[in-house]
Amino acid sequence: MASPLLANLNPEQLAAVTLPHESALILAGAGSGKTRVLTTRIAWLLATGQASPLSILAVTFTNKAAKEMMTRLSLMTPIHTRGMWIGTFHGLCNRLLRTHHREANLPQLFQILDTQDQLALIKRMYKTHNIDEERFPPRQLQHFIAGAKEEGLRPNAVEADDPLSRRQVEHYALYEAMCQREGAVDFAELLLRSYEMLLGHEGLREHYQRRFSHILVDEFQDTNILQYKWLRQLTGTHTAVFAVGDDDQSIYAFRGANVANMQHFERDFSRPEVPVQLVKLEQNYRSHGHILDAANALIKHNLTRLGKNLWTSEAKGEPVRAFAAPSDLDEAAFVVDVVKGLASDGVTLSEVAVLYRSNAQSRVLEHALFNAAVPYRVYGGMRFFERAEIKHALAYLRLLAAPDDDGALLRIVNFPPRGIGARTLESLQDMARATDSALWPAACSGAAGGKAGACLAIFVRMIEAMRAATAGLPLPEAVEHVITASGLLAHYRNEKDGQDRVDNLEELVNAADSFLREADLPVDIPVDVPRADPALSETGGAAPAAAVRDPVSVLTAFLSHAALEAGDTQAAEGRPALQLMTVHSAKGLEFHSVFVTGLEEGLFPHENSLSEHGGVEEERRLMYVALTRARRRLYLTNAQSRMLHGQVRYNVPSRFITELPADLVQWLAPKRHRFGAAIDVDASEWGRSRAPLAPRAGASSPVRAQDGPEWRIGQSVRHTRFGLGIIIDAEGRGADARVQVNFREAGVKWLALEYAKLAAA
DNA sequence: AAATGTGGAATTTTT
DNA sequence: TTCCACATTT
Repeated sequence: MASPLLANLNPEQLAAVTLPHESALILAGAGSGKTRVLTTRIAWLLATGQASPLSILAVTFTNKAAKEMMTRLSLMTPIHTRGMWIGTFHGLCNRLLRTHHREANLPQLFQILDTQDQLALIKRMYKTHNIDEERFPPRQLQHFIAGAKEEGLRPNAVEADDPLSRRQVEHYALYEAMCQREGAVDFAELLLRSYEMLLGHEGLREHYQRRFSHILVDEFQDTNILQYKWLRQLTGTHTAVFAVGDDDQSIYAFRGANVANMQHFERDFSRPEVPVQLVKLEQNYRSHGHILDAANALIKHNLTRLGKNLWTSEAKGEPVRAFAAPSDLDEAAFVVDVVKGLASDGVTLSEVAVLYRSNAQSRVLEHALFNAAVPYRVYGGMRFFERAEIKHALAYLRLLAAPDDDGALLRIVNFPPRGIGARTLESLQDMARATDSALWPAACSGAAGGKAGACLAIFVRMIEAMRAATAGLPLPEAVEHVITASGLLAHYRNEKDGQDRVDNLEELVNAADSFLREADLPVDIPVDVPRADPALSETGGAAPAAAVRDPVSVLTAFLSHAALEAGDTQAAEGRPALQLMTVHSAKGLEFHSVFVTGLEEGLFPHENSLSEHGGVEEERRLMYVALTRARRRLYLTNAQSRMLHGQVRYNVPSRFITELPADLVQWLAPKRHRFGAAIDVDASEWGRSRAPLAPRAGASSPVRAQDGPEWRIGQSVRHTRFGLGIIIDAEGRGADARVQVNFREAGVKWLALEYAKLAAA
């Protein structure tokens, strides 16, 4: 059909979009129009009448990706995107479990534990069971549980050969029991529960298999074993799974992502006579040629690949530029200078990104940018719904919605402080244990005497007053009431640095308001229930509206929303700002210019990765992701010395620089004048140079000539003829002692300490 | 119950 | 170095 939908697609994209009703694996390279193909595929299925909105399920990893898909889709098709299941794995599982909570053996108003809540629950469990936090660090158990669940394993299925694992499995079982008792579901449990529910309920499974004739998966290389099994459960005999991914961008193995899913896909999703189709998208629409050449050359060093080579019809463009800074401070100064140059060339700051391997590296960069008055934005850190004050407010709301929520009660029973100390809590917990009840009923019983009992009674009265006052109130007003009546607002107003927290609490009211307005897409509200099973009779059109009107459902939906979508790190500010982030968080983004900093052995590739299975290859993929973020300009920097954990470390340049073809890389030499003094510096002032020599790793012990002063690698020195430089290597002792100095002007030289007149600089 | 001190760890992250 | 969690003090 002559649809504008398909206009401007290249042959491979077109092939992918218009594939017949069969499962397919789309190998989509960086910048190859992956999201476009995914959304166009859906629009095409709808436009050609091959699918109705109800028969489409599209799943992503992040809310951002789901939203983008939704937005782009509604621009492409006149058909209402409502009724389509587009969301994150967790969001869709939440929807399934709310709808079929009985089959899943969950209360309808089950609460979702985020990572913090989960850890708190584990600690609480340790207390009640007298488990030693020293011997079994709570975080370790958390990791253990998440790992097991991500492989689809319940405690009885986990293999435990050593005593430690056996204990962990026991703790895992205790944890499960506690979650079940409290109606709490952690992130991995959302997946596992809905997987098991589909597995155990044939009618339900068949219903959804019949319903979803098309399942589309984004970032398939990031799926874990459980997500893969989940997809298989939903795949019936006439379900076509359209999986889009790039094995070269698989950088999340550490959180369970299993690239092997891509290899197994063909085997597991082929049907007799209906093999899985494979389409490669290799044309890149993002980067200039040199950048792409560098990325291709780098990733060729990986041996375990499905095989793919990006190409572009764009010009070769500028060379990749590299700069070896003497120190992390100099590296930051370089970035500042070049960024200023780019800005004066008219590049918007928000189109420039500075990437690093680990968050700790942002500090030095931020410092330099701050002093140079370059506006910047750092990604990562605390998200809105993770902040303590927000969690406190939500805990009050949780307690209103579910009085038996011990976690919520413990969080706020004495916050703001109201005289309920550890002793009071101890007796409260004893009372609860004695009557086998939750903490709230125990507190209500008034059994505690004395001052403790009085304080508890005041707390109980306050919560009950709150519950009465908020009953029937619209969500935003209920939130407003709670933050005031709880004393949270007053508490933070009295705190000297509390203004931000007050602002956040007020923002929570807005968040509730926009949630109400935007949640017309009934994400958490039961909409469709299979007709097949009489126990799950179709609720019809009236039920969702009723569900929406039920304040407890709305509140639960809001709380789920808070857990599943933690919100932004910080509000986007008005003026354009330089983007600072880890390479991981840059995945999926693109910029005019990109700096990849800290390219040093030990940092990138990270030293911890060297001992991990396939660790270096994953680091290399990470570098590949970093390189392919750049459209026009790419700068690679390393520092010969760097302050790390309070100690100066001397690192050799990353192998990832060396692995790039030398003719693609232009090395820049330090500028010929003082750092930071120039105002309007042009990037071109950084001259060419040959590849710098690197200091030998680990050779940092001091050297000295006979009776002379002591010198160290990394030290700045001045020579009467050669000027300023940095000691990058040393050998010999006494009369034979020599140091290698990288001079700013004169290049790298070996000097005998006996004769050279070196002075500290 | 708040305030101050101390020890230990310090990739990467979404849900 | 710096941040955090936890312990001790006041």
